[in-house]
Amino acid sequence: MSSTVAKALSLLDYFSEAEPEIGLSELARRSGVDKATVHRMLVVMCNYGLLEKRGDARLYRLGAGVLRLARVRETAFPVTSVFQQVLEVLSAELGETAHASLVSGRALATIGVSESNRGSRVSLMAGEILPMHSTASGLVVMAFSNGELVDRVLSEPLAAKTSRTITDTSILRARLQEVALTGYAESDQTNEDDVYGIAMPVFDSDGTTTGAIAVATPAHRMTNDLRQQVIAALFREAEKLNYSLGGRPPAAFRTAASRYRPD
Amino acid sequence: MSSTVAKALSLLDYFSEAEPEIGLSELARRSGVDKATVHRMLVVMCNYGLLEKRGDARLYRLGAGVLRLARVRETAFPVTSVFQQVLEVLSAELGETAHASLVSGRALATIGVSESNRGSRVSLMAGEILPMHSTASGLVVMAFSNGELVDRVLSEPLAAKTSRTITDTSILRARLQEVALTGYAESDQTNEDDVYGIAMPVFDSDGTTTGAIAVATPAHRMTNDLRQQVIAALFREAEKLNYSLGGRPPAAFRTAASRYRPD
DNA sequence: ACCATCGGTGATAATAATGAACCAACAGGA
DNA sequence: TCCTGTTGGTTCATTATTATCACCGATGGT
Repeated sequence: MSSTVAKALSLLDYFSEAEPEIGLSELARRSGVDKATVHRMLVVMCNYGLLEKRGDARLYRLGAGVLRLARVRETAFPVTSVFQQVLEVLSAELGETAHASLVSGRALATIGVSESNRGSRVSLMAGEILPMHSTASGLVVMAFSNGELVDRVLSEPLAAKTSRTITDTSILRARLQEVALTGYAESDQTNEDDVYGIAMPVFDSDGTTTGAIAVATPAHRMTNDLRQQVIAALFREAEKLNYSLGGRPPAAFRTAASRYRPD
Repeated sequence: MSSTVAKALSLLDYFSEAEPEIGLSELARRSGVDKATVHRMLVVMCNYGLLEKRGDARLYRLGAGVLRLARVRETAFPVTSVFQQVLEVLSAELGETAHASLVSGRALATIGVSESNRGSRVSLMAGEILPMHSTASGLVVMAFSNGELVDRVLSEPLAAKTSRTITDTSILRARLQEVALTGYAESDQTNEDDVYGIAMPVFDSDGTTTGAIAVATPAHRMTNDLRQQVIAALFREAEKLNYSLGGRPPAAFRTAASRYRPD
């Protein structure tokens, strides 16, 4: 945790769509690391293209290296385009915002968003980091992961993102049991006020949970009819995703899916 | 150079389209770093999502974090899609492979490729790292950069990629002078045998050189007619790129361009 | 002119990285 | 079966790297 590379890499997470350029002092203040230390790390990361400083201003931003790395990964294991298609189908059919995230360390990395075209809709930023414990996607990913990931997540204090966030580990473990039985997870304003999310897991070829697709609606709009509609659509699209990505859902999920919609 | 974060980040560059998954020992062998050290760094980078190990095998690969970071950068500063359009215009018009690279540390990161549809063509891998001293793109980027970048590149020994690669720093500095006058750079098999490249710089809003677009042909096919055709197309597309990306070419490049095609 | 803050630097004290040896597991071959 | 050479991963004493504080010049607002 206190390794230097960890500190250096954690700096990357402060760059977001909302704040794509940050200065040295600001970065030092947020990370709680000394200015001189941050500076040394920034220089190194600039040398490797992960960051770059705009010649003009003295601000740092994500560099061309991340574009290159993403391209390498995407050409070797193409996923984002496949996810994006599914998301657009979901948002078009349901009229609500759909998004996809992949397991990235001990959190989720949002790699795709398709917003609904309604005036009132859930809007989330591309590239956002989602916590595991307070989102439907996180719950469903943990529920179908080996205990190792769950332990890692629960070993740290769970931030109360809203007044409804589950911060008690034993209660959360019970929730995970339920989720594992149903095959999907729901989040009623546990990550953000007025946002209701429903998520379904996506798997790798060896049964590992790689991420999740989810539909998010304004909380007041989530009726039971819409719930059923969303869940059915998610089951259908998750199966398509697993098929086209070569994912093999584990037995636990298959039985949950068959329980929901018996053939 | 011997900082730990530098060593950790350098591990990322061993992952390529051709070899997207690498094991611990292999990575240690190539980087020349001790196995234990590499392992610690890999674990940290997995925790931050830059890497991930496939649950099945015990191989490491680029993680979902790089997809997220690329998305953050791309939504804040969209460039790849703009470049890609230009590349497709170039390859369609000229019938040869076009590619774009951005300055990434002390090298170039290829962020876009559009191959020609001819049977014989130059084929390069997306996400490839191009050296500064042996490619046309590198030459033109250095020629229009402040001396700082050039010094950094020339401070290290210049690898002889082919028998024609310029490895002498003073000769190369002279070449940069020439390139700065013409506004474009040519590379006759200095990076790869049988590949002839012509490159043109792309600039930032403050006149900094951000990267280059280039056309690569089999060396034997490069006639003087084709040369002129390529250069004219590159001048035109580079101007379009600078316009749509808000780039402001420095005076040196503007005079070079006007010298080539006086109004 | 002033004060605050910016990005950046350097020397010393303290921490974290290093690397050889070691382990268990697996694969292939004799 | 036994041997051998891999693999991924771990341990721990030594040591070299890193963090820290104070400082600097520049910038910008009052």
